[in-house]
Amino acid sequence: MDGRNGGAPTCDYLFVHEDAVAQVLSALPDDEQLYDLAELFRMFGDTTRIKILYVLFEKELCVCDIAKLLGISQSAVSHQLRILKDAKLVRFRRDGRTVFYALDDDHVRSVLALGMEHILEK
Amino acid sequence: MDGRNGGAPTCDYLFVHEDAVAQVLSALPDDEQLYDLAELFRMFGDTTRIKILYVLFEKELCVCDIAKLLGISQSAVSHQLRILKDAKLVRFRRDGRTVFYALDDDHVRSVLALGMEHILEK
DNA sequence: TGAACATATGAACGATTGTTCACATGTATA
DNA sequence: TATACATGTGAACAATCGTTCATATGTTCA
Repeated sequence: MDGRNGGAPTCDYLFVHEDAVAQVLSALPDDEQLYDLAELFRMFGDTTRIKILYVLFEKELCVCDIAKLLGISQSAVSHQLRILKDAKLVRFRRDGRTVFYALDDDHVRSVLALGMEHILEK
Repeated sequence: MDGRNGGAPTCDYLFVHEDAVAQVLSALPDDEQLYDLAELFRMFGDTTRIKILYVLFEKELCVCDIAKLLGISQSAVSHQLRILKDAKLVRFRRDGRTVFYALDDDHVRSVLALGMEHILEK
């Protein structure tokens, strides 16, 4: 995935007009943004993480509660929370030995809702 | 990822109240929906597929044009288009030996836009 | 300080994924 | 029908991912 043509033959024409090509390419965000965008969606692309985000939909929960509610090991939950935290999708606060996690902003809720809307209509 | 606790020790309490647990669990979609939701987002979680969806944002394009515009091999594009087609995110029409692909509905555009909005604000 | 508890993390392993390569399929035209 | 061209696809391979296991970190309380 280095943006290079792998040597396979490609057709020797373009169907789209030259100005259409220019339009498409100018509207295309740069590679870094596209990478970040893919990375964002990759966060939602795992069942365990989706479940974690969903149980945090209403209120903050500690690691242990999440693990028990979902029937997943504490370690697995902790690993995934770290990934979600690095992606700034969840935030946490410490209270004694307990760490509470919550959704970082309403965008997360919007994305989940929009995705759910889509699969319910298909 | 079988929903079973891997045997790791979990805490022997719940911070949330019993009714809160019930509320969280009742609001949680069933496993099949959550799997479908994760699968949907997984489609957006790859740079190549994101790029393909983006160049289809404005107009339909043939496989060859997509490959040339993105500098990706025709085979790779074809493989990814099949995945996107199976996920009902793109549709196609045949015109002679050429096959034109287009976004299947406006949900795709909405999801892309919402995701982009999120990363631009972070 | 030491024991108990909640959480974090590194290493390892199996599973999944995306690409390439080679070739098959299907359509148009001479 | 033969050839050229656009697209589709199976196998193989490297890379990435998510879990488990064992253990480390950090906090509370006696």
